[in-house]
Amino acid sequence: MKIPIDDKLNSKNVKPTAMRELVLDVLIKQTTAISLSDLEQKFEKADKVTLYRTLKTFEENKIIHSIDDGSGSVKYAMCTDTCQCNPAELHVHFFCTMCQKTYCLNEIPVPSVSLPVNFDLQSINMVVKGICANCRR
Amino acid sequence: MKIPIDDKLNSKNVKPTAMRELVLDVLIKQTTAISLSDLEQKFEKADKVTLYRTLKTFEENKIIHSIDDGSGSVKYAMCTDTCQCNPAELHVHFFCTMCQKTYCLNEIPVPSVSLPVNFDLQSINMVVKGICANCRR
DNA sequence: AAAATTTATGCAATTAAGTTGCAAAGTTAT
DNA sequence: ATAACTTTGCAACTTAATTGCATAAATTTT
Ligand SMILES: [Mn+2]
Ligand SMILES: [Mn+2]
Ligand SMILES: [Zn+2]
Ligand SMILES: [Zn+2]
Repeated sequence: MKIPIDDKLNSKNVKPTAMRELVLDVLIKQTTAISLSDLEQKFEKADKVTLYRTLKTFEENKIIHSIDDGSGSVKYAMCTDTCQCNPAELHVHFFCTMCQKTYCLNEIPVPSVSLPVNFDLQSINMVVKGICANCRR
Repeated sequence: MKIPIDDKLNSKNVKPTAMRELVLDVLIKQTTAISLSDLEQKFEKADKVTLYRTLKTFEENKIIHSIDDGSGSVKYAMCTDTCQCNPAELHVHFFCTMCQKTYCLNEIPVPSVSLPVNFDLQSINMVVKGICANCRR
Protein backbone atom coordinates (compact mmCIF):
# COMPACT_ATOMS: atom_id res chain seq x y z
CA MET A 1 0.00 0.00 0.00
CA LYS A 2 1.02 3.63 0.31
CA ILE A 3 4.66 3.98 1.21
CA PRO A 4 4.50 6.89 3.73
CA ILE A 5 1.77 5.12 5.68
CA ASP A 6 3.77 1.94 5.93
CA ASP A 7 6.81 3.96 6.86
CA LYS A 8 4.89 5.54 9.71
CA LEU A 9 3.69 2.15 10.96
CA ASN A 10 7.13 0.61 10.65
CA SER A 11 8.79 3.52 12.40
CA LYS A 12 6.47 2.92 15.35
CA ASN A 13 7.04 -0.84 15.27
CA VAL A 14 3.50 -1.65 14.24
CA LYS A 15 3.21 -4.27 11.51
CA PRO A 16 1.50 -2.74 8.49
CA THR A 17 -1.56 -4.89 7.89
CA ALA A 18 -4.25 -3.93 5.39
CA MET A 19 -6.62 -2.89 8.16
CA ARG A 20 -4.03 -0.72 9.90
CA GLU A 21 -3.10 1.00 6.66
CA LEU A 22 -6.73 1.86 6.02
CA VAL A 23 -7.28 3.12 9.55
CA LEU A 24 -4.12 5.16 9.64
CA ASP A 25 -5.02 6.67 6.29
CA VAL A 26 -8.35 7.81 7.72
CA LEU A 27 -6.73 9.17 10.87
CA ILE A 28 -4.09 11.15 8.99
CA LYS A 29 -6.77 12.88 6.93
CA GLN A 30 -8.76 14.09 9.92
CA THR A 31 -8.61 17.72 10.94
CA THR A 32 -10.40 16.95 14.19
CA ALA A 33 -10.27 13.99 16.55
CA ILE A 34 -12.56 11.03 15.91
CA SER A 35 -14.22 8.42 18.05
CA LEU A 36 -14.35 4.68 17.55
CA SER A 37 -17.89 4.90 16.24
CA ASP A 38 -16.97 7.79 13.94
CA LEU A 39 -14.25 5.56 12.57
CA GLU A 40 -16.62 2.63 12.24
CA GLN A 41 -18.91 4.71 10.06
CA LYS A 42 -16.10 5.45 7.64
CA PHE A 43 -15.98 1.82 6.64
CA GLU A 44 -18.66 -0.24 4.96
CA LYS A 45 -17.82 -3.55 6.52
CA ALA A 46 -15.28 -3.39 9.27
CA ASP A 47 -15.65 -4.94 12.66
CA LYS A 48 -15.85 -2.49 15.55
CA VAL A 49 -13.61 -4.65 17.72
CA THR A 50 -10.90 -4.80 15.12
CA LEU A 51 -11.03 -1.02 14.79
CA TYR A 52 -11.00 -0.77 18.57
CA ARG A 53 -7.90 -2.90 18.82
CA THR A 54 -6.26 -1.05 16.00
CA LEU A 55 -6.76 2.21 17.85
CA LYS A 56 -5.40 0.66 21.04
CA THR A 57 -2.34 -0.59 19.21
CA PHE A 58 -1.78 2.82 17.63
CA GLU A 59 -2.16 4.49 20.99
CA GLU A 60 0.23 2.13 22.75
CA ASN A 61 2.78 2.80 20.08
CA LYS A 62 2.28 6.55 20.14
CA ILE A 63 0.97 6.91 16.64
CA ILE A 64 -2.18 8.49 18.07
CA HIS A 65 -3.29 9.80 21.46
CA SER A 66 -6.69 9.52 23.07
CA ILE A 67 -8.71 12.47 24.26
CA ASP A 68 -11.36 12.42 26.93
CA ASP A 69 -13.35 15.46 25.90
CA GLY A 70 -16.29 14.82 28.17
CA SER A 71 -18.60 14.01 25.28
CA GLY A 72 -19.09 10.45 26.44
CA SER A 73 -16.90 8.82 23.83
CA VAL A 74 -13.15 8.89 23.69
CA LYS A 75 -11.66 10.62 20.67
CA TYR A 76 -8.39 9.87 18.93
CA ALA A 77 -6.00 12.06 16.98
CA MET A 78 -2.57 11.76 15.43
CA CYS A 79 0.44 12.48 17.57
CA THR A 80 2.82 15.05 16.15
CA ASP A 81 5.98 13.64 14.64
CA THR A 82 8.06 14.65 17.60
CA CYS A 83 5.53 13.68 20.27
CA GLN A 84 6.68 11.41 23.06
CA CYS A 85 3.38 11.74 24.90
CA ASN A 86 5.06 12.84 28.10
CA PRO A 87 3.40 15.22 30.60
CA ALA A 88 5.62 18.13 29.59
CA GLU A 89 4.30 18.28 26.07
CA LEU A 90 0.58 18.01 26.74
CA HIS A 91 -1.62 20.35 24.77
CA VAL A 92 -5.07 21.76 25.33
CA HIS A 93 -8.09 20.23 23.58
CA PHE A 94 -11.14 22.12 22.43
CA PHE A 95 -14.61 20.68 22.16
CA CYS A 96 -17.12 22.64 20.11
CA THR A 97 -20.57 22.44 21.66
CA MET A 98 -22.14 23.32 18.33
CA CYS A 99 -20.54 20.93 15.82
CA GLN A 100 -19.36 18.48 18.49
CA LYS A 101 -15.90 18.41 16.98
CA THR A 102 -12.80 18.00 19.11
CA TYR A 103 -9.68 19.91 18.17
CA CYS A 104 -6.11 19.36 19.21
CA LEU A 105 -4.72 22.79 20.04
CA ASN A 106 -1.17 21.59 19.49
CA GLU A 107 0.19 25.11 19.78
CA ILE A 108 -1.37 25.64 23.20
CA PRO A 109 0.45 23.81 26.00
CA VAL A 110 -1.41 22.92 29.17
CA PRO A 111 -0.49 25.61 31.71
CA SER A 112 1.26 24.38 34.80
CA VAL A 113 -0.61 24.42 38.09
CA SER A 114 0.80 24.38 41.57
CA LEU A 115 -0.79 21.62 43.60
CA PRO A 116 -1.32 21.46 47.36
CA VAL A 117 1.63 20.12 49.35
CA ASN A 118 2.36 16.43 48.88
CA PHE A 119 0.21 16.12 45.80
CA ASP A 120 2.27 14.61 42.97
CA LEU A 121 1.42 15.37 39.39
CA GLN A 122 1.36 12.64 36.76
CA SER A 123 -0.64 14.19 33.93
CA ILE A 124 -3.22 16.81 33.13
CA ASN A 125 -6.32 16.75 30.99
CA MET A 126 -7.49 20.20 29.97
CA VAL A 127 -10.52 20.49 27.74
CA VAL A 128 -11.94 23.84 26.75
CA LYS A 129 -15.57 23.85 25.66
CA GLY A 130 -17.02 26.53 23.46
CA ILE A 131 -17.74 27.47 19.86
CA CYS A 132 -15.13 26.78 17.21
CA ALA A 133 -14.05 29.16 14.48
CA ASN A 134 -16.07 27.30 11.85
CA CYS A 135 -19.29 27.47 13.81
CA ARG A 136 -18.66 31.02 14.96
CA ARG A 137 -19.02 32.71 11.55
CA MET B 1 -35.25 16.56 59.69
CA LYS B 2 -32.06 18.50 60.37
CA ILE B 3 -32.64 22.20 60.10
CA PRO B 4 -29.44 23.30 58.30
CA ILE B 5 -29.97 20.67 55.61
CA ASP B 6 -33.53 21.80 54.99
CA ASP B 7 -32.35 25.39 54.97
CA LYS B 8 -29.84 24.54 52.30
CA LEU B 9 -32.47 22.80 50.18
CA ASN B 10 -34.97 25.58 50.64
CA SER B 11 -32.42 28.25 49.82
CA LYS B 12 -31.82 26.51 46.50
CA ASN B 13 -35.54 26.05 45.86
CA VAL B 14 -35.44 22.28 46.17
CA LYS B 15 -38.26 20.79 48.18
CA PRO B 16 -36.83 18.95 51.19
CA THR B 17 -38.06 15.39 50.83
CA ALA B 18 -36.79 12.60 53.07
CA MET B 19 -34.66 11.17 50.28
CA ARG B 20 -33.11 14.53 49.45
CA GLU B 21 -32.28 15.20 53.06
CA LEU B 22 -30.51 11.87 53.34
CA VAL B 23 -28.59 12.36 50.13
CA LEU B 24 -27.56 15.90 50.95
CA ASP B 25 -26.43 14.76 54.37
CA VAL B 26 -24.14 12.21 52.76
CA LEU B 27 -22.82 14.72 50.24
CA ILE B 28 -22.03 17.33 52.87
CA LYS B 29 -19.96 14.82 54.82
CA GLN B 30 -17.74 13.86 51.90
CA THR B 31 -14.19 15.12 51.73
CA THR B 32 -13.84 13.90 48.16
CA ALA B 33 -16.28 13.74 45.27
CA ILE B 34 -18.50 10.67 44.91
CA SER B 35 -20.14 8.86 42.04
CA LEU B 36 -23.71 7.69 41.72
CA SER B 37 -22.69 4.13 42.50
CA ASP B 38 -20.61 5.28 45.48
CA LEU B 39 -23.72 7.01 46.73
CA GLU B 40 -25.85 3.96 46.08
CA GLN B 41 -23.59 1.89 48.29
CA LYS B 42 -24.09 4.27 51.19
CA PHE B 43 -27.73 3.23 51.43
CA GLU B 44 -29.17 -0.16 52.21
CA LYS B 45 -32.27 0.10 50.13
CA ALA B 46 -32.41 3.10 47.87
CA ASP B 47 -33.21 3.01 44.22
CA LYS B 48 -30.36 4.05 41.96
CA VAL B 49 -32.68 5.99 39.67
CA THR B 50 -34.05 8.03 42.55
CA LEU B 51 -30.52 8.81 43.65
CA TYR B 52 -29.65 9.66 40.06
CA ARG B 53 -32.54 12.07 39.79
CA THR B 54 -31.74 13.55 43.17
CA LEU B 55 -28.21 14.30 42.01
CA LYS B 56 -29.56 15.82 38.80
CA THR B 57 -31.92 18.02 40.75
CA PHE B 58 -29.13 19.12 43.08
CA GLU B 59 -26.89 19.86 40.14
CA GLU B 60 -29.53 21.87 38.28
CA ASN B 61 -30.08 23.92 41.38
CA LYS B 62 -26.38 24.40 42.06
CA ILE B 63 -26.24 22.56 45.33
CA ILE B 64 -23.59 20.29 43.81
CA HIS B 65 -21.47 20.26 40.67
CA SER B 66 -20.49 17.29 38.55
CA ILE B 67 -16.92 16.38 37.73
CA ASP B 68 -15.78 14.41 34.75
CA ASP B 69 -12.50 13.10 36.08
CA GLY B 70 -11.88 10.63 33.29
CA SER B 71 -12.44 7.64 35.55
CA GLY B 72 -15.48 6.50 33.63
CA SER B 73 -18.05 7.61 36.14
CA VAL B 74 -19.11 11.14 36.86
CA LYS B 75 -18.39 12.40 40.36
CA TYR B 76 -20.34 14.93 42.39
CA ALA B 77 -19.29 17.37 45.09
CA MET B 78 -20.83 20.22 47.01
CA CYS B 79 -20.68 23.68 45.54
CA THR B 80 -19.18 26.29 47.82
CA ASP B 81 -21.67 28.61 49.45
CA THR B 82 -20.83 31.45 47.13
CA CYS B 83 -20.56 29.34 43.97
CA GLN B 84 -22.60 30.41 40.98
CA CYS B 85 -21.01 27.75 38.77
CA ASN B 86 -19.93 30.29 36.18
CA PRO B 87 -16.79 29.82 34.05
CA ALA B 88 -14.86 32.47 35.97
CA GLU B 89 -14.92 30.54 39.20
CA LEU B 90 -14.00 27.08 37.94
CA HIS B 91 -11.48 25.21 39.99
CA VAL B 92 -9.06 22.42 39.22
CA HIS B 93 -9.89 18.83 40.14
CA PHE B 94 -7.42 16.19 41.17
CA PHE B 95 -7.79 12.49 40.59
CA CYS B 96 -5.54 10.21 42.61
CA THR B 97 -4.49 7.22 40.55
CA MET B 98 -3.73 5.28 43.71
CA CYS B 99 -6.85 5.67 45.87
CA GLN B 100 -9.09 6.71 42.96
CA LYS B 101 -10.40 9.63 44.93
CA THR B 102 -11.34 12.88 43.25
CA TYR B 103 -10.60 16.13 45.04
CA CYS B 104 -12.00 19.58 44.46
CA LEU B 105 -9.05 21.93 44.60
CA ASN B 106 -11.29 24.86 45.42
CA GLU B 107 -8.32 27.12 46.09
CA ILE B 108 -6.80 26.48 42.67
CA PRO B 109 -8.61 28.30 39.88
CA VAL B 110 -8.39 26.97 36.35
CA PRO B 111 -5.73 29.05 34.60
CA SER B 112 -6.90 31.06 31.64
CA VAL B 113 -5.79 30.00 28.19
CA SER B 114 -5.73 32.05 25.03
CA LEU B 115 -7.57 30.27 22.26
CA PRO B 116 -6.99 30.53 18.51
CA VAL B 117 -8.82 33.38 16.79
CA ASN B 118 -12.60 33.02 16.59
CA PHE B 119 -12.73 30.27 19.16
CA ASP B 120 -15.19 31.22 21.90
CA LEU B 121 -14.77 29.87 25.39
CA GLN B 122 -17.73 28.55 27.36
CA SER B 123 -16.11 26.47 30.08
CA ILE B 124 -13.01 24.53 30.97
CA ASN B 125 -12.51 21.13 32.53
CA MET B 126 -9.08 20.70 34.06
CA VAL B 127 -8.28 17.45 35.79
CA VAL B 128 -4.88 16.76 37.24
CA LYS B 129 -3.98 13.12 37.74
CA GLY B 130 -1.39 11.99 40.21
CA ILE B 131 -0.86 10.81 43.76
CA CYS B 132 -2.69 12.55 46.57
CA ALA B 133 -1.18 13.62 49.90
CA ASN B 134 -2.79 10.71 51.73
CA CYS B 135 -1.37 8.11 49.40
CA ARG B 136 1.96 9.85 49.12
CA ARG B 137 3.13 9.21 52.69
C1' DA C 1 -62.31 17.87 53.59
C1' DA C 2 -62.55 15.76 49.16
C1' DA C 3 -61.11 15.98 44.56
C1' DA C 4 -57.92 17.32 41.22
C1' DT C 5 -53.37 18.31 39.97
C1' DT C 6 -48.59 18.26 40.37
C1' DT C 7 -44.33 16.25 41.97
C1' DA C 8 -41.43 12.48 43.62
C1' DT C 9 -40.26 7.71 43.84
C1' DG C 10 -39.52 2.72 42.50
C1' DC C 11 -39.04 -0.81 39.24
C1' DA C 12 -38.26 -2.54 34.64
C1' DA C 13 -36.15 -1.88 30.60
C1' DT C 14 -33.12 0.36 27.23
C1' DT C 15 -28.99 2.64 25.23
C1' DA C 16 -24.33 3.17 24.22
C1' DA C 17 -19.41 2.80 25.06
C1' DG C 18 -16.08 -0.07 26.09
C1' DT C 19 -14.27 -4.54 26.67
C1' DT C 20 -13.28 -9.79 26.73
C1' DG C 21 -13.20 -14.73 24.97
C1' DC C 22 -12.48 -17.57 21.52
C1' DA C 23 -12.06 -19.60 17.10
C1' DA C 24 -10.71 -18.85 12.30
C1' DA C 25 -7.60 -16.67 9.13
C1' DG C 26 -3.30 -14.87 8.06
C1' DT C 27 1.73 -14.33 8.79
C1' DT C 28 6.46 -15.60 10.02
C1' DA C 29 9.93 -18.77 11.50
C1' DT C 30 11.81 -23.54 11.53
C1' DA D 1 5.19 -28.30 5.18
C1' DT D 2 4.68 -27.68 9.98
C1' DA D 3 4.63 -25.15 13.99
C1' DA D 4 4.26 -20.83 16.44
C1' DC D 5 2.66 -16.43 16.73
C1' DT D 6 -0.30 -12.45 15.32
C1' DT D 7 -4.38 -10.42 13.60
C1' DT D 8 -9.15 -10.42 12.65
C1' DG D 9 -14.29 -11.30 13.16
C1' DC D 10 -18.16 -12.60 15.70
C1' DA D 11 -20.67 -13.20 19.92
C1' DA D 12 -21.22 -12.05 24.35
C1' DC D 13 -20.68 -9.31 28.50
C1' DT D 14 -20.02 -5.18 31.68
C1' DT D 15 -21.05 -0.91 33.40
C1' DA D 16 -22.73 3.88 33.45
C1' DA D 17 -26.26 6.54 32.16
C1' DT D 18 -30.89 7.14 30.93
C1' DT D 19 -36.06 6.62 29.84
C1' DG D 20 -40.97 5.00 30.45
C1' DC D 21 -44.43 4.20 33.21
C1' DA D 22 -47.15 3.13 37.19
C1' DT D 23 -47.67 4.09 42.04
C1' DA D 24 -47.17 7.02 46.01
C1' DA D 25 -46.86 11.34 48.18
C1' DA D 26 -47.44 16.16 48.47
C1' DT D 27 -49.67 20.42 47.07
C1' DT D 28 -53.39 23.09 45.23
C1' DT D 29 -58.10 23.84 43.95
C1' DT D 30 -62.90 23.35 44.55
MN1 LIG E 1 -4.44 16.23 20.94
MN1 LIG F 1 -15.15 20.69 42.40
ZN1 LIG G 1 -17.86 23.83 15.83
ZN1 LIG H 1 -4.91 8.96 46.86
